[in-house]
Amino acid sequence: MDPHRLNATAASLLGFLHDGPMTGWDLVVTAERRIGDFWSLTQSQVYRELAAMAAAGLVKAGERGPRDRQPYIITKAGRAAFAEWSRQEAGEESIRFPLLLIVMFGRQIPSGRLAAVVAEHRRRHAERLASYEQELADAIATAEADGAGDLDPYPRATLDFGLRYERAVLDWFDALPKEIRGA
Amino acid sequence: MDPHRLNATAASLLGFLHDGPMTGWDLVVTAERRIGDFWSLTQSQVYRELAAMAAAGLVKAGERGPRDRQPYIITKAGRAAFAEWSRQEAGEESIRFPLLLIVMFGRQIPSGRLAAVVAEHRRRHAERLASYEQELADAIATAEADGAGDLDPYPRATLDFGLRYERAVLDWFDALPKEIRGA
DNA sequence: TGGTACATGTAACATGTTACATGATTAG
DNA sequence: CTAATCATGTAACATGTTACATGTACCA
Repeated sequence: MDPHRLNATAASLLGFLHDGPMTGWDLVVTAERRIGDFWSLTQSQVYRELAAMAAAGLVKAGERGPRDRQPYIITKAGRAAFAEWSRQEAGEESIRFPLLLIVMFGRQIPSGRLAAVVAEHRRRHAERLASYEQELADAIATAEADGAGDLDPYPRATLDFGLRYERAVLDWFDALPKEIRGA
Repeated sequence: MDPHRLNATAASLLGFLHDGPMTGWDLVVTAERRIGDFWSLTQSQVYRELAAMAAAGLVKAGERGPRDRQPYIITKAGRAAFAEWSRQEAGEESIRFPLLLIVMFGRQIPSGRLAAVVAEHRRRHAERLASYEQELADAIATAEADGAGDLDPYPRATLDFGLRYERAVLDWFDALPKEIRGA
């Protein structure tokens, strides 16, 4: 209908719906699990986008199930819109990293405070790296148990990004000068 | 006045205003140069935040200069608000990386298309890494010419982050399997 | 039978984006 | 003189966040 370009959030929902009908709730949970590390979205947005996409004919509501579950099914127009989105040049990533602001304005910040914030963030990143490593180990174990040869390369690639990113961030923390990390 | 927590964008403007009065225009240009790589903001936002902060007493308007330049001066309340912001736990970074969405939904995307998008993004990141390396070289050259010993550690640290990030991203591109990078 | 997870949605607001309107000053 | 850059701002809209309201089904 409208040649209205999809936003990445809506496109992701359509991406998931390629694998079969899902409810808003399913989509929230799935998105959090599968793309949450590099594309955040909230429950509110999911319902809003679904309503908008239903109005635009990109998805259609299926029959209500138990607990008033409302499944949505991707339509032909929805597949076309997704294909069109993937054809458009994907935009640059945007990183919004409040810690780097704190570091940049470090001269304005009491040095103990700066060091504490940095240490706290380093801890969180170490934790995140560990959880990615666990995730990879689990995926490998599952694939072996299933007798499947290799991991699905697509999620594997995004996980690999996360691993490399977190390792780079930790290396950065460890190379910070003492003005920033503390004595 | 209001114990209204500053957002990171407003806080950044106050951060810059610590070094002296600046106009909206100055702030747009300065922010783009100094924090643009990890915190984007637009000209519209800058004027909006300045107006809001002026109303809240965090900055005050100075006398208009040539070309109707309107400088803003940080107030005592503004410094307090900035300090308060830096005291609050800084939030997690958010990365929103459309390319990773494309990769995640790779199975839904024609493989030539996927490979082309990936190649284009790799090119951009290589370019960005080169520009960071140039920036570092320039900063070192300038510091030497000025007879200054070391670089300012704060912007140096943020630049270092950029360098490490871009190197990690390039390594990731180069490690992608052929399903994604193309044959 | 009571708490937890499931499930849908709305409302209000904050933030970010894009496009436009207007004009002054400067450099070539 | 004229094009580019400087400079301020508004309007409209898109997207993202937070809080709330309502109720269902499962399981211990």
